[in-house]
Amino acid sequence: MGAATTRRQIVEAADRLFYERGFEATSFADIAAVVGLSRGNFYYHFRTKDEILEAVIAHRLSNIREQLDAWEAGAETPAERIRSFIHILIMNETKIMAHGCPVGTLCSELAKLDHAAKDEATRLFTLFRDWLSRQFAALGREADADALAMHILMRSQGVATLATAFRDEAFVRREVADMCAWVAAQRPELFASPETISIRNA
Amino acid sequence: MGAATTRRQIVEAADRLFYERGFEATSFADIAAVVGLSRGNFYYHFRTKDEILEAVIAHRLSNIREQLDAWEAGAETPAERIRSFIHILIMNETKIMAHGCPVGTLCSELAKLDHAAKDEATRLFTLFRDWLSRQFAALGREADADALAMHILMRSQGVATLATAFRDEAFVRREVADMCAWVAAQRPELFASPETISIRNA
DNA sequence: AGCTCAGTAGGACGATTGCCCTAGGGCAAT
DNA sequence: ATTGCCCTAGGGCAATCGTCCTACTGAGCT
Repeated sequence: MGAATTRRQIVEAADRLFYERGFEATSFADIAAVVGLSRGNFYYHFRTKDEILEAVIAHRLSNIREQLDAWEAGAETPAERIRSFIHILIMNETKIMAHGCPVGTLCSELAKLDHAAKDEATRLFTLFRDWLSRQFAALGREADADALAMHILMRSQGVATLATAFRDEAFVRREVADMCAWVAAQRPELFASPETISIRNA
Repeated sequence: MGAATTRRQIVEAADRLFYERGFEATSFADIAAVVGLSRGNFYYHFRTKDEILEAVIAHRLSNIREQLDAWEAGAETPAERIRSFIHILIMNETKIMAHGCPVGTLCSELAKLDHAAKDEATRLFTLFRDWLSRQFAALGREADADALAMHILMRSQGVATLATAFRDEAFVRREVADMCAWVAAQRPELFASPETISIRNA
């Protein structure tokens, strides 16, 4: 068993635990127990907890990039791609109702801890933001693409937070449908001024 | 100095620290240091950390009730009252950009910890939810008042989360303005079927 | 066969965690 | 003056935290 394999197992276990329990509430011992390693051996692969966090964030960054590429390839139109994004709320519904959004909750926790890696965690959001922005631009909304991207991102975060608190599946479905309807209504020719940010449909 | 005074000081200090640093990351010693008590004395007032958490949640519940009553008294129309709610995002902008929404982040953290008090924390949301629902009903939207309340709640949570991650004041202002415009557009006569949940304006 | 060395196990470090006990100060009633 | 009690201080409990060190194993090279 190579060191790279063990390292990957550690990162994947830490990724899951940081998501399910939170960064602060997850200890070295917890991760080591999942992987089946002694705590001592652990130190050989990661010297500090922050080092694991960095590796986890890097791991998530590459996973997200993969996901975005898959959506890019799997959908014909920009609107369909945006809908792919929206539907993670349904695809991961059970997990989200239990532990929230992996990105949003991590950013919030690191912000509270004023952790050095908090800006790195925000890059997870930025990946989605820029990708969504490109989709809206492709939709013909170059002028306010970023604002529209932030709007969709904001909605998905709000839905995730309330889904965790209320565990209300009907609410999630309803808001997802509404977001999709909103996306479908975003057509450039319907809007006069680009600075109006357009939470409308016809 | 009575015990009730000390107790209140503890709860207020814990309230602030739980918000700023998170529940898990705040220790007995942290709270005691803020209040200026010895750790031993602390035990006289609260036997366990969970007891403090319960007291903090109860404290927040009554604060929120006060706030809602103030908005109820301070605004003439339901729409104005809803706008009062929306504007906490701007009133508390600095704090939210640093530590997120006190309600949302607490619920998320307790959900991850699978803490016994997580449902109690959700009641903080329920207070806003029911109050908003009443406002929408007063606006003439009895049929879908709760869905509209959840929608506004969801948006405020999404804005808070992204505000924390990106610390982008312009984004907050823009989304607040958009939420207010959305509220202004919610008039019953414009909508045919109550089951359509109406994220539209004319 | 002997050596190197990546990878592992296990223990131990000082600090801190939540939690608990006990001794005593200060004030009010007697 | 003495008693009784609310409140406090300080220490200390076992457990766990992140971190670190050393001894050992086993495969590969010489």
